[in-house]
Amino acid sequence: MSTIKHVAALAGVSFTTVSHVVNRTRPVSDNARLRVERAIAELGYFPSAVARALKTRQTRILGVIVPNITNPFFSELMRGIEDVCERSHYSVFLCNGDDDRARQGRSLETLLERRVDGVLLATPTGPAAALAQRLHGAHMKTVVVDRHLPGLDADQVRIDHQAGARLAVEHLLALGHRRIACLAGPAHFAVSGARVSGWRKALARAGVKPADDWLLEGDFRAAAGHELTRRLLDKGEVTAIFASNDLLGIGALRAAAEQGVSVPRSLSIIGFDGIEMGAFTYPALTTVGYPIRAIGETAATVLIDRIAGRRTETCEVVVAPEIILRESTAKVPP
Amino acid sequence: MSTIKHVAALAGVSFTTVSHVVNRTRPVSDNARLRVERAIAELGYFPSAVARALKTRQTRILGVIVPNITNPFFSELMRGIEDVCERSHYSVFLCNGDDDRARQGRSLETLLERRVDGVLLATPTGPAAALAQRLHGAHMKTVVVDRHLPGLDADQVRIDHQAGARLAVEHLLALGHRRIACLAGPAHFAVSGARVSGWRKALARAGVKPADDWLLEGDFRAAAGHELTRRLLDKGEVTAIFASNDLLGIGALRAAAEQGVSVPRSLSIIGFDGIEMGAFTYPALTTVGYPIRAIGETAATVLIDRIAGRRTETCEVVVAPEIILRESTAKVPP
DNA sequence: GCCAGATTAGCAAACGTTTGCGCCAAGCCG
DNA sequence: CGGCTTGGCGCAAACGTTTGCTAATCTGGC
Repeated sequence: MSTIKHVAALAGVSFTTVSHVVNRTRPVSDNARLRVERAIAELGYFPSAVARALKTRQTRILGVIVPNITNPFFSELMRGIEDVCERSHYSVFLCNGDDDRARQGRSLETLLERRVDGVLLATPTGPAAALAQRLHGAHMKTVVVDRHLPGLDADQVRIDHQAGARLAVEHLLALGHRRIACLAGPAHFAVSGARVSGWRKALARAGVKPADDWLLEGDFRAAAGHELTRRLLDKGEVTAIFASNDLLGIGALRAAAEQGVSVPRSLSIIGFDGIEMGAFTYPALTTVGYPIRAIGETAATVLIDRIAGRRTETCEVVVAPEIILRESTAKVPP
Repeated sequence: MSTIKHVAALAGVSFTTVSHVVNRTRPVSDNARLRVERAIAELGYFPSAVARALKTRQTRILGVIVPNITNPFFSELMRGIEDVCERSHYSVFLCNGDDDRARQGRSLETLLERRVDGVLLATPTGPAAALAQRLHGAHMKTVVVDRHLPGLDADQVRIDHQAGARLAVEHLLALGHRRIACLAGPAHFAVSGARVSGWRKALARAGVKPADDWLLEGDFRAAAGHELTRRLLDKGEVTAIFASNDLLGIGALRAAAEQGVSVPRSLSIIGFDGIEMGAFTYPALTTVGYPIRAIGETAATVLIDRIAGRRTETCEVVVAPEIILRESTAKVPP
């Protein structure tokens, strides 16, 4: 692998000059520039980002910690992040934290060792607050994504889960439903709680008191939606289901179909997230959606701006979700 | 951010000694070790991976180029890759190549500049061969994932797309189907071709000559499966569909449902990939599946072994897919 | 009490860049 | 013609590590 010195030797100039033509950082005579450029081409020289990083004390790398890239939410988020990084000449380290305290800790240490310029923390589960504190302690620029960490002095970008859930339930209420179940995510996810409490609030405001067994908890996967809905339909009390993410909703759709319950005629189902797949189930899943990729883009932009010092006070972006009307909800059966 | 010298000063030893206790690379007296460890803890010192990389000439970073992390195939693959990297103390740069020649080229240059130790090239589209050549030219350790690049002197890990497609079509043939359509992926994807040719071969072997309009081309997304199947059903010639990925299959399922065509009673549909969602459509999608995450793990392992010099001759791993029997296929209607 | 060998640890030169400082030649003005 | 500016470029010191070489001290055997 050739270095700046090889280029300098071949071009017959000092390596200072090579550096300056590479970075356009001070004027160089046409003659010298030309010789340098020729030498670079001939040797296939690429400046070493690691040496550069050592000298300039910035790596132009962002670290991203997500629980699991396999989850469409996070891969979409990641896509948004990577897009703006690519445009801004940043690279990204991907770390799957896996809802595992130890693994998240290791990821964080790796990112610290590697001297990334900033971290996007998108882990909605338990230890997030502790991670954020450690990052803060290490003076690492951080933006917290899709998680509300109140006491923390860091930029945050997230959606308003509670408002979204309220929106969903209000949609069902407007259709005349009263007995509305809620399929919740794992209790240790912060967003689960917010969505459940949106459901609760909307019901309360409408004067509906939910029975205890209208609230069922699973993980955020289709299998859970399927299993929970099966149990729910056996009792046959409710006329509508608020699934607190689309995968749960799709599982619910399947359970209803299996049991011959017609959606939306005798059961309405609404999801949350707005993943693409929801448009291709039959019936297509009505849901509460928000622009995940755009959130990733915003988060990355905020972080990069902060790194560049273009941003002084901490910011808090909250994006509002909206109803995506499809086929799985209808007026309550008479 | 504190450096090895700060630690040395605080511990009252030379920074050589600090380096040796950090790396356990030569014996250090208990006394000195203790003082160093205390100093490290007190300062919150993390050795700089960038300085280390500069000195040792290896970064312990792998670059991964995929077209689009949003595609469940690639996020699953990425997950496998990241898992083994984490275990082996490697970090990964994620690059979305986006089926865009220019962007892939930029990604590659970035990876070269950053002096990654190796590259996993998982871009199934056109310029892959050119990229692979450039990597080879730069003496970069490379493994090509899910793509057959014949003339190339690089490790390759992939599935046997053609055999999988044959398997799918043979399954349909065994159920008595003869008029079997194929929903193909984009022509410029190498894997599309392989799958189509598996379909063709299986039919030929059974003595079936496909009509021209049994082969429909789209992209690999649900919307295409939906649209293509709608057109297909309007003509009403075929009794079965081989969808060359699961998203196409799910789109097909939806189109059939919309038009009141009962699956599998009057139409059989089989997919390809084995994504989880296929189990939750109604009917659930029979498909040809393979262990994507394991492929990612294998590819990363091969690359890391090669970097470590534990591997001399180039290897070619081909994994065989198998039928995942669900509900969307049945005997041909009489 | 002395020397050989072992143990412990420091010095300094890399690694490949960026960048402040300063030198030289040429051009300009009076 | 001399002094001053200015354009063009090189020198060398960092940046934070790893590591070969070497020096100092200790231990034990005679």
